[in-house]
Amino acid sequence: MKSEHIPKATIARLATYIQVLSEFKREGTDVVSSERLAEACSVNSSQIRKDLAYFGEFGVRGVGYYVQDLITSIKRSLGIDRAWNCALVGVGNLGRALLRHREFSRKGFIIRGAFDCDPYKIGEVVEGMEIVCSRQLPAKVKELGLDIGVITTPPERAQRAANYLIGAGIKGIINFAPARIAVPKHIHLEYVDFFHYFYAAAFHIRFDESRD
Amino acid sequence: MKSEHIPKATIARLATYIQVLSEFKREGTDVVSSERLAEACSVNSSQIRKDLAYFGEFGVRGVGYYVQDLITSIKRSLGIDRAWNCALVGVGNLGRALLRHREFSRKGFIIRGAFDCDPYKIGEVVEGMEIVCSRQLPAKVKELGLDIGVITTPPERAQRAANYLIGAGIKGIINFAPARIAVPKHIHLEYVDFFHYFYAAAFHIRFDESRD
DNA sequence: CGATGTGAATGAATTCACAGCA
DNA sequence: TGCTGTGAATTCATTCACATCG
Repeated sequence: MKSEHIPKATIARLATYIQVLSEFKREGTDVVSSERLAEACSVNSSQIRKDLAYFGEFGVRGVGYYVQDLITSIKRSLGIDRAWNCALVGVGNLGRALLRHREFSRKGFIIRGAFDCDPYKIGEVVEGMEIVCSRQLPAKVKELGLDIGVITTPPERAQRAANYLIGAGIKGIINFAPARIAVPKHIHLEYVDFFHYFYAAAFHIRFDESRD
Repeated sequence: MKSEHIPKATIARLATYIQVLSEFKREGTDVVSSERLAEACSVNSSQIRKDLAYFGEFGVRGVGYYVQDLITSIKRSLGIDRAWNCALVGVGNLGRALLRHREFSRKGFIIRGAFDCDPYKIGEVVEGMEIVCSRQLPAKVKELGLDIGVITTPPERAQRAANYLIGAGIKGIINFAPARIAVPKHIHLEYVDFFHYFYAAAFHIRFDESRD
């Protein structure tokens, strides 16, 4: 199959598959069928087979998938069989929490630079990293080979942070600030807003209640 | 129109609409067309009209939408025209960051209880809130009228946290822990994993690079 | 007139059902 | 035999196009 266009939802599910497969691996399970994996991920089994088919043939007919091999294959498919160097812009509450979050480097996203334009913060050391003025982004992106910019500024400064990152030659931006930003279309942009999940929960809970 | 079933994607977009409309409001814009709103949200204008039509008729033909009225209508549609009381379970790095995050109460999600089963943490005060043993959840859920449970434990303790919350009579769960959990189907469950966004960025960046 | 609200048309994603292979 | 891989069928979401109404 090996298609050109891959649904956005497929990418999201592949991340879940890795999570669940890692769990299987820890439990000592070597082989898993799409049926069993599907159940653990709460999806349809042919959904899994189709998602994987976009990238290649990873299973063995009549047997299933070898857990470790499948993890490796999915990681390669997603492009996380390597490290990605990240710049974090905006060292407030959320920024600090991300800097402290051990999971980032464990998953291959290494935060190599922390930037802020607040003179009171510049020079401060967080998690062994010195906070640097955002104006130094162009130099640092080149020096450290930074790939992805992570915006954790207040909303009103998100666009400026994006501009710095884009000017510095970053390839992708993950925006945690609650603001829409404009970027040229060769820059990949992702919005992260976990309030979406709270809204969805609130909506469904109230909806369920109103049906009684 | 006022339909029964509402697409998941619609809920997610409504959250974006609120964000952008609030921005318009701050700028002093009173009336907005679906065309203009669509541009700011990077979606199609009929998408917006259809999303809104699921909940009612909020616009004025030939004019557009009154910004403040539309914010109010969407909030009511989503069920966030009221406060939601939340219990946070697992006071680690991420849990603390959420407790400190001012935006929660501002958006109507009030964290009223912080729970952990680590005896070293119990009794500690974070952001004016005393950390309480998770075993006290049933009492506290009733006492404080808690609606939504927020799980920020390590993955291996997520299911136990969920069990406590479910037993205590919570209505919905938002799981930040990188683990799948099982809940009865009357409990609304949302998974939050911001690594999904990093994976998606990595995938697309590498994909774009390989096309040159 | 001008922008909404909405059926109808299109497009995308998911699921079914089974051929094909270890 | 049993489970993968995949075209076909179905379901779901988005966009179009225009009737409708302030």
